[in-house]
Amino acid sequence: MPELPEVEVVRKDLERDVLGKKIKEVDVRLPRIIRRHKQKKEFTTPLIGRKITKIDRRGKYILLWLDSGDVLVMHLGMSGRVERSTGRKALEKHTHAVIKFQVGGELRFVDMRQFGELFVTAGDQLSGVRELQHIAIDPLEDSFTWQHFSEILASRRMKLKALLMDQKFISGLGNIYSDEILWAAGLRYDRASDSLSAQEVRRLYRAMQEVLQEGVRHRGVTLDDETYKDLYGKTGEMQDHLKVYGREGEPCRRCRSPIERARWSNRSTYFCPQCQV
DNA sequence: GTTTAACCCTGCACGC
DNA sequence: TGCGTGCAGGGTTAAA
Repeated sequence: MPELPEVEVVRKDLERDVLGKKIKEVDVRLPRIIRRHKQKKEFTTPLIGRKITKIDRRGKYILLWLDSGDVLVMHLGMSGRVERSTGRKALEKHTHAVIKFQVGGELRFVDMRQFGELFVTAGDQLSGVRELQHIAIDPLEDSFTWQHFSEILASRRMKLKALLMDQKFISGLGNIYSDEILWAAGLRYDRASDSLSAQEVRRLYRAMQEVLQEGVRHRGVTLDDETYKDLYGKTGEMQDHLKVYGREGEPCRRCRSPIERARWSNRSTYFCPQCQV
C-alpha cells in the first residue's frame, strides 16, 4: 500500500536510476491510467524526446520534471508500482504504460486495481492541478515543525486519524502509517484533534517522524497481496516491524493487551485499547 | 464544519 | 466446482 515511505523509496530509486535519461517511446496500454487526458497523444507527445531533469515528491505524488519544463506526474493509487526493466522480460499482467528510454531500458507502470494515474502538465501550471493544489506540508520537510503541527491540530475538531489522513492538513499518510503513528504516540484514533495537551502533540509529532523514517529505512510495507514493490521488484521489510496494523487479537507489543480492530469510515483501524488513550 | 458512504477496480477468501 | 458476496483501500464527491 503505497504511502509516504513507499513513494519516497520509489522516488529515491528513480532519482538514482532514470535521472538524465531521454524518453524514446511511450506506450499506453490502458487509457484509464491517463484518464485526465482525452487523447493518448496529449500524454505521449510532451514526453517523447525529453530528458528527465529532476524527481520530486508531493505527498503521495511523484513528479518527474522534463527538460521542456513539463512534468510527468505519477500517483500509485493503492496498488500501483513502477518497475525498471531492460525490456526483454515479458510484460507482467496489469502493465498499463511503458516508458522506453533511448538508452537503458524502460519504466513500466503496473497497477492491478487501476486507482493509480499518470498525467503530464506544464511545470508552471502544476499549482493549478486540483489534486496537487491542496497537498499540505510534508511531514518529513524541515519546515514541518511541531509548533506548526500543533496549530493544525488545534484548528479543527476532527478525529485524530481522520485529520492525519487528510492530505489537506498533512500529506502522505494513509491507513497503515496513521495507525502505527497513533500507537507509537499512545493516542486513540478517535481522540478529538483539539483535545491534545502540548506534551501529547509533541509525542505525536515525534512518533510521526520516527515511524515514517523507519518506513523509509525498511523500504516500505509489502503486505501479502504484494501490491507494493520497489523499482526492482523487491518487497519492503517494514511489514515485519508493524506494531498494530493487521495484528487484531495479537498482544500489544507494549502492554500485551489484545489489539482491537474498529471499522470506521469503511476502513479498518487497529489500536491497543489499553495503552492508547 | 465534520462525518459517512458510495464510487472507481481486481483478486481473493469465504459460505453455501 | 462454481457462484455470489464481502473485503482490501487512496482519493474524491455528495449527502447527511
